[in-house]
Amino acid sequence: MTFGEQPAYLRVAGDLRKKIVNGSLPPHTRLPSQARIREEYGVSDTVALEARKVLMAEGLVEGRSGSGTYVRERPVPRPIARSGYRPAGGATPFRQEQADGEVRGTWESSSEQAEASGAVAERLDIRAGDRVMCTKYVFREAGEAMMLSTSWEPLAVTGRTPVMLPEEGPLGGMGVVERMAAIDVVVDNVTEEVGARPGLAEELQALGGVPGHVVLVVQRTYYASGRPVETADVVIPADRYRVAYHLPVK
Amino acid sequence: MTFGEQPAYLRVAGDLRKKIVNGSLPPHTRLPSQARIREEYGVSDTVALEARKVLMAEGLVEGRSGSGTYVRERPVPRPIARSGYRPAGGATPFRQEQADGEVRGTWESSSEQAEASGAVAERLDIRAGDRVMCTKYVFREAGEAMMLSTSWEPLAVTGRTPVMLPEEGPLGGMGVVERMAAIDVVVDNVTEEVGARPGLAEELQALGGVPGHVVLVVQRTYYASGRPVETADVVIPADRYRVAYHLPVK
DNA sequence: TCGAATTTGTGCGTATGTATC
DNA sequence: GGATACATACGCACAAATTCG
Repeated sequence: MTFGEQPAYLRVAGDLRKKIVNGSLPPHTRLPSQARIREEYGVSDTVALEARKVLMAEGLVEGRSGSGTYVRERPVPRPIARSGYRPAGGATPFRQEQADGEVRGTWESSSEQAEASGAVAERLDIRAGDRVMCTKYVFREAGEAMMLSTSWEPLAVTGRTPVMLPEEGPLGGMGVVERMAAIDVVVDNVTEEVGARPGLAEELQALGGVPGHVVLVVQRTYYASGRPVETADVVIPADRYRVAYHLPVK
Repeated sequence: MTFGEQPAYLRVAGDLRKKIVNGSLPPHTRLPSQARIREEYGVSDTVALEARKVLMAEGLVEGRSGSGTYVRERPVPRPIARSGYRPAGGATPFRQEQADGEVRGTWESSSEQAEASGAVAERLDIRAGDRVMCTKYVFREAGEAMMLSTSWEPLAVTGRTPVMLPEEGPLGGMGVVERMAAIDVVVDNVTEEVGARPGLAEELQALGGVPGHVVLVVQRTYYASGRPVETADVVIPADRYRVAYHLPVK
């Protein structure tokens, strides 16, 4: 069926895309079902399916099983404030947000001991294989996952103290800075390195995204007197959020 | 074939991904052909194809028609320091880097007057259509483009002053802070919002990337006494660089 | 230089499971 | 319950690019 131009599924996807961006198919409307696409464009089931997949990978539409394929709202990515640490009310990234009065969030977490991998060991300035407490978080906003985080703390710092488990005890969920303060470790510095890459299927499934979507990855490390005491990888869907810093000059 | 767990194509993709990240399938090696995947995992052609597509969308592998599917090289992205402003020696992002003794860079630029678009006007807190000086930069490291930047300055601030053109006159190329200081505008704050998206074909051509690569976009705005005096979009290839911040806590 | 084999990319038809309406 | 629609899966076919003898 081709005579020198682009594949059929790209042609169909392109036509539907045009209707979406020019407003002829506004957000929340259903686009033609696979069967109707097949008829309207005179293509096979596979082509119709593949065309829908292209638009889904671009984040323009979202398939709801049993219901239809719907045009997504294209949110302007919202900034997530990360300008250092704010003492008021706690210190997880979420608590920062809540202090801004902009986000109402919840989170789940699970911790387990592990041995530091080479990369983590380097970031924590310990030896690979040293014991660390590894905690995985899922942060939700209005019930929707918006951020994944994996943190590592050297057990050489927190081991055999009340704050060994980040989310348990009286200081559970209070954030790194307070928890460390409780064991007389004064956190005074933090570095954040922001990168980006295509999200892994596993991550995007948790974040409600689609394979191929871009995620921001923040590698954050807290320091006390020059020694790293916690490091974390924060994974954020880039189509919905930006990472915002506010810095003084000079 | 399913009995309650994840789809077959994700299982296959997951297994191949594991072999890639743990080094059992190092960069530049070919992964099993579709036919071999079909045999080895006991799945159909469709599943093998779909699994390869997942890995391609994740940027882990790249398909070469007629040849095979190859594991991509994943360079460790290097940090670009952006921790506020450092007075020593100048103030373009590059000069910051040079102060660190890590990068030797050159840059080109071209300026022209323009009318502020709605988005730029909002960032500069002016009216859409107001005159601005728009300057485009290409930063190179060792001759290779590593960063694109487009900056906007309200002519209401710099117009009819010696620093109207960022890269000319005695303060040419000296950076926003010094140039503004020369006309008694004291820059005291900066916000940076880091986002990410697939690079545009035009950008990736300038940066020497391939279509589909991810770029980081930093929206930076300088403020003087609460008034925006410059804003810029900085585009950075995410496979080669990260954006690094260093912040005090408390 | 030629040609055969391999491999990816695209496309078709169909079947089944499952969620939604 | 029945109809609709998406998601996954199987098997097949062919074109274009590449590889290799």
